[in-house]
Amino acid sequence: MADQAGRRPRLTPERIAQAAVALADRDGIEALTIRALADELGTKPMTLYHHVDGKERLLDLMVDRIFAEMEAPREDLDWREAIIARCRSVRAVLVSHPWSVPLLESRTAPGPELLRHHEAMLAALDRGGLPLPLMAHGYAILDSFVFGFALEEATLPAQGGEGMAEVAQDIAAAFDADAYPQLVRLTVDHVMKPGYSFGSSFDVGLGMILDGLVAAAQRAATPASA
Amino acid sequence: MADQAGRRPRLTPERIAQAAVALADRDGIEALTIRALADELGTKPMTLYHHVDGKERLLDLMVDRIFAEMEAPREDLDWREAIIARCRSVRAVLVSHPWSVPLLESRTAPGPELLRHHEAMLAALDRGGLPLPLMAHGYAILDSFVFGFALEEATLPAQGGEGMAEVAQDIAAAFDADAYPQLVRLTVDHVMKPGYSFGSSFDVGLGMILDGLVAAAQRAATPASA
DNA sequence: GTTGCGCTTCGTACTAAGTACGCCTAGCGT
DNA sequence: ACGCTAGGCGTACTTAGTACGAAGCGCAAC
Repeated sequence: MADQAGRRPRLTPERIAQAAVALADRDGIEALTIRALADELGTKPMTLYHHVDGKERLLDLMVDRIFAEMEAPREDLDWREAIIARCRSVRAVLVSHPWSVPLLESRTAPGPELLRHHEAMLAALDRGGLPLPLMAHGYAILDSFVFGFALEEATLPAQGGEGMAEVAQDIAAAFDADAYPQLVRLTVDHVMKPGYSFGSSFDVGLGMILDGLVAAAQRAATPASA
Repeated sequence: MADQAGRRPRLTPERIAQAAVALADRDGIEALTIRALADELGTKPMTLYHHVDGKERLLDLMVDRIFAEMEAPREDLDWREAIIARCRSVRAVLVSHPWSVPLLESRTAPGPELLRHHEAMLAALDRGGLPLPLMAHGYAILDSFVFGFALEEATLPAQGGEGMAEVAQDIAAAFDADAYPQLVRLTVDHVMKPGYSFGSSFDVGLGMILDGLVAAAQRAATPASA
């Protein structure tokens, strides 16, 4: 079949996962079909099955690839700075692959990248001097917040600015605006003002949680006093 | 066809959505097919299309049904108590319908129940005396945390106790345990101890965020001073 | 150099699931 | 009584995942 004479790009699971991520970025996750992916890679559907075990496995690989893009907390920074940088990185990655957010949950199999990530995160919390129970809490709380935030961002119809007004219009039209006074007030007097950005709440929340952890650690360190 | 003589249960979108939720609870979301749902309702696939516009719409309805189960903040409680109760309720609902968490994100169309919820939540924050910008932050941060937490809970292979040990075993076996000292320490010395529960971090995180909001409000109220 | 083995590659085709089309029936207002 | 409309459903088309087995190609031992 006059196939580019011998030079096979050698399909590998990684290469396939990479192409799948690119395809999802470009056309959306629902456009990611085995056939489309095969086309993209210049091969045929069934060929892919010799490298990945099925679509579920492929999704697992994609998820781990997403985790690989996230910058783990650096060891050369102050623990708090390291954690903030890491959380911002996580958010940025998730925002750049919005389709991945729902995926991250449905997959339970932790890949090596995820574990590496967990480890670095725990190490940073440890450097912060948090006792073990607080490390556990801190990690759970931080990640809940970070992923939850990214999730909301990915879902939001609009992030602010023009689109926002339209959405607000639609909602107000579809339902009785008078029934939702706070919602209206928030939208008109704050969200639709120039300069508003949903994303600005991210750093605020992050700061609150870190402050809370530090305070809790101090409280724990103090032997016993009201 | 000897059809129970005249007594039609009168299919409605609500009834269908309810049956769909029940089916997803029982057999998992992947078992929710139009055909299975029709069987469950004692009808045929195409009949459903006279009441819901397609599977996407059905999922929207299901999501709004989930929101309807969540207890909105009560007006007769102290604002902080009301918010805590509401957040716990949200978490409880999501945990009881774990399949719904990934769904909540992929659907962008806000249903009436969701709006009602937002409204009540904002009202509670308002009662707390938070200025508008802090209300916006507070809501974004709280919901990010609450949904993020539920999301992690829904994903977690095990919540603690027996299952945990197995999972840890698997991970340790699959990868090099020595490469993840913090992870090992956390698992062995904390997570696998009796009494550990991932869920306990929920109230802790909630408290930190609320404390942070109150502190920020106080700071905002103070004219200007370091 | 030839042959054989195994890793890829892929053509074919089956299955599951969403859903368009159009017929059929029952009830109801005129 | 009649036809109109809404709801129910049989049929069949389409998309997508994937099982099965044959065809192609490189390498190692003969």
